Amino acid sequence: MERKNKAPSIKDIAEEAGVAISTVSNVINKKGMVTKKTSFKVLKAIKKLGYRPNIIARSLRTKKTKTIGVILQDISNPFGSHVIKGMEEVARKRGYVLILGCTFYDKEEENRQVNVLLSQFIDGLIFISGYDNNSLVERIHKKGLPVVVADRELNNKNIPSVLIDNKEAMIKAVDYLCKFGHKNIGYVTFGTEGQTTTRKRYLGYIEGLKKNNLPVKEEYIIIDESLRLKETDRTYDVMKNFIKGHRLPSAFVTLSDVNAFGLIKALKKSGLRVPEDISVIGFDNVYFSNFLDPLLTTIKQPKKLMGKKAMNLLIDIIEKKNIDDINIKLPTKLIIRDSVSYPAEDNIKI
Amino acid sequence: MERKNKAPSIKDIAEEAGVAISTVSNVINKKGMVTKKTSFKVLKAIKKLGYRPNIIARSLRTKKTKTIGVILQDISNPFGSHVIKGMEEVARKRGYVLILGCTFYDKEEENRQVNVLLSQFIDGLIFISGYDNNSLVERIHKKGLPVVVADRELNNKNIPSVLIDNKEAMIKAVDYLCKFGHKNIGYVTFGTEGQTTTRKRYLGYIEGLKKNNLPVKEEYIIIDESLRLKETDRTYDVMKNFIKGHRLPSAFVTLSDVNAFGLIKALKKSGLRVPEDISVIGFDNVYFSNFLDPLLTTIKQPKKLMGKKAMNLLIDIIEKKNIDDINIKLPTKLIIRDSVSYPAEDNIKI
DNA sequence: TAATAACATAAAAACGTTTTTTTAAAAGCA
DNA sequence: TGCTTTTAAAAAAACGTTTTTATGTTATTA
Repeated sequence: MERKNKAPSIKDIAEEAGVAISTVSNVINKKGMVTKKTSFKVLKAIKKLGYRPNIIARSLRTKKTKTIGVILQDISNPFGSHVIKGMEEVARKRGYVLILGCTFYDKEEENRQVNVLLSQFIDGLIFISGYDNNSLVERIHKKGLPVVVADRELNNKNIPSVLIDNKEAMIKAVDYLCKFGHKNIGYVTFGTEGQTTTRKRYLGYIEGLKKNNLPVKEEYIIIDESLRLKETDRTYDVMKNFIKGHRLPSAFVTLSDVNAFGLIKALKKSGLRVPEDISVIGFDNVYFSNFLDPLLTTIKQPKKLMGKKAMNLLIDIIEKKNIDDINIKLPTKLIIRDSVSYPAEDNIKI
Repeated sequence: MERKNKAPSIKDIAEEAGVAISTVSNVINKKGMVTKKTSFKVLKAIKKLGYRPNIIARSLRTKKTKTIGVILQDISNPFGSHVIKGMEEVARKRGYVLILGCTFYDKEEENRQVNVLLSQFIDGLIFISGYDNNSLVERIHKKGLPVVVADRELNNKNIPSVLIDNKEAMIKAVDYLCKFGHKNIGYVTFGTEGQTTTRKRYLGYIEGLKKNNLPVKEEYIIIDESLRLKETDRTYDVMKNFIKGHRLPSAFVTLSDVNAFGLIKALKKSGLRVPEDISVIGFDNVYFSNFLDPLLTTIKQPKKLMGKKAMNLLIDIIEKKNIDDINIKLPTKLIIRDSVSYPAEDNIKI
C-alpha cells in the first residue's frame, strides 16, 4: 500500500498521458511537431502529477546550467554588495541563477574558487575586483568559458570588461581640491600595486598634482597594506597615529569612502575639524557617505549599474547575442557635499 | 588532423589507463577495492589528461548537488551582507557552493525564487529575514528539503532556526535609556507586523516601557511603511518632517542602525544635538555605527556568526550529523558608545 | 586436490533529460 | 492506384557519472 514519494519524471508523464517520452519533451520545449490534442493530454498529465523538469538532467544533456559564477573579494564591503545586487537582479530577470564566491583578498583562494566553479558547472563567470591575475582570467577565457571582468583593467582588450576610468576620476578629485586653493594634498591608500583600481587611482592622484603644478610630497602619502582588511578601523588606527608627530597637508584624498570614514574619525578625535581644518574627499559614494558628519564629498561610481552591465554583457555573450562593445566604460561623477573647504593656515602640526 | 577539444570524461581515463570505468570511479571516490598498482595507473591517466569529474553528471546520479540556496531580501543591506559573508565562508569550507536569491521585500518574488530553487536543484535552503510566510517554509519543510530559517521566528519549532531574542534585546535598550532617567522615549520603525523582527522589537519597546513604569505614548511612536526600502534616506525625510511641529521625546529607540543614521542626520539638520538634546539608540551594530558622529550606542547582533551557525546547522542536517538543538538562540549585547546621555529639559519642541 | 571464500576488476544498469533516428500513418500527386 | 512526400509520434541513443551485478582470478580450507 506504500507508495514512493518520488518526484515524477518525464517518464511518468509519458505513461500517464499515454505518449512517448520524446513527445513530452517536445511539448515542454515547444519543439518539433505535436498536435493540439496530444499536447493537451501531456499538459494535463503534467498538471496532474505536478511535474517539474529536473534541471540537473537537462543540464547534463544540454551542457547549459543557467548558472553564473561571481567571484569577488568581500561581500560585506558596501561597494561589492551593491555591485552584486545589480548582478543578481539582472541574472534573475534573464532566467539565470547566481552563485557567489568570496576570496577575502587571498590569491590562493581565488585560484581555488575558480577551480571549483570551472568544473563544467557554470555557463559564465564574472570576476570583480580581484587581483591582477591576468593569467588566471586569460586561462579561463582561452578555455572558452564566457567571462567578464568588472572594476578591473586588463591589458588584454579581448576580454570583456565593465569599468570606470579610475585615473580620470581621481584627477577630478584633485582638481576640485585645487580649486579651493589646496597646495598640500595628502593621499591615503592600502597599496598602489596589485589591483588596477588602487594603481590607477594613485596614478590619478599623482597626475592630478602635476596637472595643477603641485609637487608630489612623499611625506603626505600614506600607503599601508594593513588597511586592506578592516578598512575603516585600520585607517582610523593608522591615521590616528600618523597625525601626531607629522606635518599634515591641508587636504586628503582617499582611496575609498571607507578609508575616508576612518580618516575623518581620526582627525576629529585628534581635535581637528573637517573641513575647517582639513578637507577630505572620498571615492565610491557609498550609501553612508551621505550620513556622515560632515556629509562626505566623494567620487560617485555607478556600483549597481556596473553589476547590471556586467551581467547583461556576460549573458549576451553566453547567448551569442550581438554586442557592439565588449569593453564598457561607465561614467563617474564628483558628488559635492560638505567635507571640502578652503585650506586653513598652511601645514598644521599637532 | 583536427581534434575535438572536449573535456575528457571518465571513459577517456578508463581507456587511457586500460581499466574499466567503474574502476576509475572507485579510485576517484576511494571506494571499493583497488590495488595500489591500478590506482596508480588511473591517477597517472587523470593527471595526464587533466581530467575533472563532471559534477552535473555526478549530481544526476547521486541526487546531491552540493549547492545551497539562500533567499534574503536585500544583499546591499549591511546586515544581510554580513550574514551572507558568514554563510559563504562556512559553505565553501565544507565543500558547498552558495546560490543567492534576493526578493527585495516582494512576497511574490519570494515565492518565485523558492520555486526556481526547488526544482530539484539545491541540497538545502536558508531563509533569512523574509516575510512571515509560514506556509511557504512549512511547505518546503514538509517536502523533505532541508531548510533553516535565520533571523525570523516561526511558531513551528520543528523547523530549524537561528535567532536572537529581539524582544529581550529591545528591552535592554529601553532599560539603558531609563537608567539615564529618560521618561519620554520614542520609537521609529517601518512596521510592527509582517516580519517577526519588527514585531518582536516593537513588543520589546512596549514591554520595556511597562517594565520601567512608563506609559506608552502614541505621539512618540513613528511607524512608517515607506522606511522599508531606502531605509536611511527615508528615515531622514520622515523624521525631518516629524521634528517640526511635533513634541519630541528626550530619547529615541530605532528599529535598526540604518534608521538611527537617518534620524540622527535629521536631528542635527534641525539644530538638535545628539546626545545633548536627544539621545538615540540603534539596533544591529552595523560596521558604520562606530564611525558616525556621535558614535552610535546600539544593540549588537552577531551577524556573521548568525550566518555561520545557520549554514553549519543546515549542512549538518543535510549530512545527517547529530544535532543537539535545531533552534539556536544567539546572544545580543548592548554596545555603549556616545549617542545616549541624560535627558535635557523635558519635551523639546521646535 | 577440489570446493569455497576473498579479492580485484569488468560489465551493465541507472539517473532524467534532450536529441537523433526510425517508424507509421496521412496526404499529395501523377 | 501506386509512389513519394509530409507529418506525428515512437524508439533509441547520448550526456558522464555512480552503483549494482557479474566475472574471473587467487588464496584458503578441508
